[in-house]
Amino acid sequence: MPTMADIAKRAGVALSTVSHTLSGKRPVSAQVRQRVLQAIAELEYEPHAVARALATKRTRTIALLYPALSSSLPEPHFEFVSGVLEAASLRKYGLLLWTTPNDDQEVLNMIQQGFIDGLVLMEVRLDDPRVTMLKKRKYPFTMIGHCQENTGINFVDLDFDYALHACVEYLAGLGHRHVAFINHSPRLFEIGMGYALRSEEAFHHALAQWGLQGLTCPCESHTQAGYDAVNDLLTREPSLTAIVTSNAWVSGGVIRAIHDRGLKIPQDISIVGVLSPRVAEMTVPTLTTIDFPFNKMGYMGADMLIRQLEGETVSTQVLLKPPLTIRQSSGPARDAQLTL
Amino acid sequence: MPTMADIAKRAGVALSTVSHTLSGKRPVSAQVRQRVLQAIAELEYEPHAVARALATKRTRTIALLYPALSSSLPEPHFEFVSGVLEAASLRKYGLLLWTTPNDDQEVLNMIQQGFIDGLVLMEVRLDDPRVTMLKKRKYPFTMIGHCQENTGINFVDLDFDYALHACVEYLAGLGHRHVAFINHSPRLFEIGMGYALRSEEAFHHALAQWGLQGLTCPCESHTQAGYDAVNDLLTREPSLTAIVTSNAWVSGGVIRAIHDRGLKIPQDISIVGVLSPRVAEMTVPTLTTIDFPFNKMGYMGADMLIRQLEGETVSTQVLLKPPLTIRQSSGPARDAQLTL
DNA sequence: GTGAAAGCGCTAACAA
DNA sequence: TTGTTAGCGCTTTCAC
Repeated sequence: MPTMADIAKRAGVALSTVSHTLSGKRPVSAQVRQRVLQAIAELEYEPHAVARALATKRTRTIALLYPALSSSLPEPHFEFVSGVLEAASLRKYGLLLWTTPNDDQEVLNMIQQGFIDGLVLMEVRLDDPRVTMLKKRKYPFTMIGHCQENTGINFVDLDFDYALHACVEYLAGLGHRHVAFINHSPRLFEIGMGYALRSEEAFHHALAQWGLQGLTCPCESHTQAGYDAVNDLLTREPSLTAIVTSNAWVSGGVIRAIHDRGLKIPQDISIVGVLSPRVAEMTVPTLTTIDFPFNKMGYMGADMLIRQLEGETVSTQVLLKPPLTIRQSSGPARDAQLTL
Repeated sequence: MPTMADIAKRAGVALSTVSHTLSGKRPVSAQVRQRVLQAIAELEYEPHAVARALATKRTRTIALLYPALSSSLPEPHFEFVSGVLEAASLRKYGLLLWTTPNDDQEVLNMIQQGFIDGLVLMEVRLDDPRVTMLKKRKYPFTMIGHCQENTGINFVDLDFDYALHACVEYLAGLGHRHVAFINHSPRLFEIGMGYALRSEEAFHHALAQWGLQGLTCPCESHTQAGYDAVNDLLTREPSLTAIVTSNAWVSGGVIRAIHDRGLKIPQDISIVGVLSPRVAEMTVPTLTTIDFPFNKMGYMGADMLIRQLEGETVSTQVLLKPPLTIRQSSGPARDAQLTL
């Protein structure tokens, strides 16, 4: 692999001249530029990014701190990644994917010292140790999600309060009186995962506001758990006519359980989700959802970070309120006539 | 941020001693080691990975060359990524996600010169320009998928020949005589994407071998396209009793189309897929599939690469033959009695 | 067992 | 407009 010195020698110029024709940070005569460019072409020279990074202290690489791939937590939402990747690529940044193996953040975080310019966090807890540490070290980062305390931190999140209210309002409008919410796994509550807790609270608020009866249950992230949850809910509350969920992995099980009990969707039970449209379109029937803008959130998270790194001192805290898309899984409550 | 020099000064030793107590590449007396370690702790020193990389020519980072996120190609399989990430993390490698924007591989590939030790390719074409280039430059890489010509390249792939044969054999055994195959988007055929072409060919082979009637159609990767494909197929061949697909994004549409025509799954039409079990479990009914081992393939691809980088001169070309898992979407052909 | 010093390939003063 | 040179923070010879 040729180095800059090789180019300089071949073009008969100083090393710094090569550097400057490449960076354009100082004028170079057409003649010299020509010779340098030719030497570069002939030797198929490519600048060594690591050496450049050492000299400039910038790598043009950001990392997405991807949650542990352990079995104790549900597989997080991959759809964020494509958004992050898109934003990074567009601005010519590299994207490093990281995992936090054992909650031993300190270690892993700094193990790549100098390799990345900033960090995008996802699966953020209300009180997130990573955030505490990053703030302390003044390390540049943004979040997909948000904490309890967010002063000075740029983030993008779904407005779960809005989302659950929208779902409940919609169902109330259809005459539903008894609605259930299938939330995420208990483990997520234990560790204070923002979206799980906020959804739960918002659902209860919304119920109260619309004067509905409701019940909730946590649920592991796989179809069988969704299946079991439905059976559990219908046993606890036989007059249930609607189910809300924000857990993508369980939706298949929910539909199947309803079928297996001889009930029809949406005639007997309506389903409304806070889910990716992609998942919503995959099931039969398709699901009415607040369209979870994974890709957009990933994109914004990364874009905000890069702006931050490039010196734009933007301060942005975004709560997205995507629309409710009505599909096949929802309709008037079966007992709507009676209760009106 | 403290550097090694700071540690050396504080511990009252030479810089090289600090380096060696860290790397263990030369004996250090207990006393000195103690002092160094203490200084490191006190200053919260973390080695600077970029500097180390420049000195050692190794970054302990690999990249996954993720296909373009353009709209002209279907969104590739994210599930590979988690497998790759798992393998990398386990061996303490970083994972960089890359995109190839405009087929202008040369550019992007070398733009990060020195930042990564090796590459994992996915969405491999039978005659892939990236492979040509990497071979020429003797750049370390492995593939998830494989080309026409693979001498000297380590790869892992699904055995599509086996997979399609297994599907057809299974259906033949259930008395199906007329079976269709919904493949990937036409664009993938145009560019010679391995799995699309191999599946197509294998399906035809299998039909011939079992003496079945069949037809195939390419299909864009979204549910509506799947819906349309089914209607198209059933118009072309009304006596169809089974559909095979390897396109995860269309499965929802396939099921819905069958429903909407007043047909029952599996009584009237059986569906068999070459899909991720995760997708197969999500639909109602659940789908009988050759369980596509995305995660495993990602893991193996990365693991092979890392072994290669660490000097193990393994030569591995793996074709996986995962089992057929029978779920709810398949059963005896409706006209089985007649044809037997 | 430890220290001194020469790189790794680049950027960016500082000179000319 | 161009050349010279001192770092960036580490690893690794080569001496002692």
